[in-house]
Amino acid sequence: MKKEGGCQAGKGSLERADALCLRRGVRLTPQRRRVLAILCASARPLGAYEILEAMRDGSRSLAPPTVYRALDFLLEQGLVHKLESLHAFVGCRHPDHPHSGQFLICRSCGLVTELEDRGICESLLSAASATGFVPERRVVEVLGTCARCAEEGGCRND
Amino acid sequence: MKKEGGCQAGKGSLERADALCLRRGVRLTPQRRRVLAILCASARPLGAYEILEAMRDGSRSLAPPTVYRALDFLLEQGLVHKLESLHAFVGCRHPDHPHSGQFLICRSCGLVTELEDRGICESLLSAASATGFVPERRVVEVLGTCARCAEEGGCRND
DNA sequence: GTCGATGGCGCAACAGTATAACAGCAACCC
DNA sequence: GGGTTGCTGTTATACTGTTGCGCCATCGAC
Repeated sequence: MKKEGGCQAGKGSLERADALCLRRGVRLTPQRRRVLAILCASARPLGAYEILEAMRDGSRSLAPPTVYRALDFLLEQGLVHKLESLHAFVGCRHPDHPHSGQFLICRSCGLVTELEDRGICESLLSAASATGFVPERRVVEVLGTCARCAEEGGCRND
Repeated sequence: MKKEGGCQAGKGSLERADALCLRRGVRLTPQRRRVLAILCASARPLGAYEILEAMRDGSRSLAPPTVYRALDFLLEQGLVHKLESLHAFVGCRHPDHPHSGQFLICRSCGLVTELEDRGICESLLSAASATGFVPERRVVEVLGTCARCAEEGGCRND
């Protein structure tokens, strides 16, 4: 459980989030910012209760609703994503434009890669609209083995 | 909570499941068959505890592990799917060939449509393999409004 | 037949995830 | 000042899923 710099989001994530919320007229309060900071600093997705634990750092006792409310806000603003298959959250890699990404989730090392593949979006939307369905939220998660782990794990070429 | 014939799976679902398990040399025990029957008879996805409730029908008292074990089996055999975004399960519409479908989930009426769109699969797989990722399980769920509800709800064309 | 191995199931307890409901408080508008 | 709104703290609880143990039926070996 290393604690070093975030892989998910760059250094300026928080500052960009500040600017973005300012522009939108919504409030990135200290609690919300804290949750975002924890997520951005993590190399892997975190569960709500892990975030809670991280927020308790010093001594303050916090309860789940605090974290969930902050997450709700951040999800609404597109600053974080929820990984349904993991019950966990990650900082968004490019929050500047609203989107619902696709996620490659390595079961071996926990690494999550966020994609924004136009082909996937289009085939998904066209398949949906072919049935008259009106999409609102898309959940696309692929569980498997990342390149590095697949390599280390023994060069599976099958 | 109507109980009439299943929309998700046709009439012969159970019989096909019997044959399939026989062929594979695995046992579709009464409990497992019961869970499958309940799912197939439901017009909408059911949570594990809803299935549990349905199984208690008469008087027998059952515990969660019973249902979860049956579901594990059915999932392994591809006879049911889990909808991660709903924490719920549906009978598979075409269990004869293994696959991981895509799901259109209506937030208004609960209807779930299972797709098997080649385009989506291919764009997903090609995007994954472009990064060297080795996919094992795919979760593709689109939440929104089904054609009927969209129509009734007031012809939203936006 | 009976012995051990296996797999399915019943049962109790518990772990993990998420929400409801209510209270306090600060900021803002009038 | 007084009402309103939005954010947070707190307690309790609901919902989802798992662990661990023990029983019993089945099946093959002997």
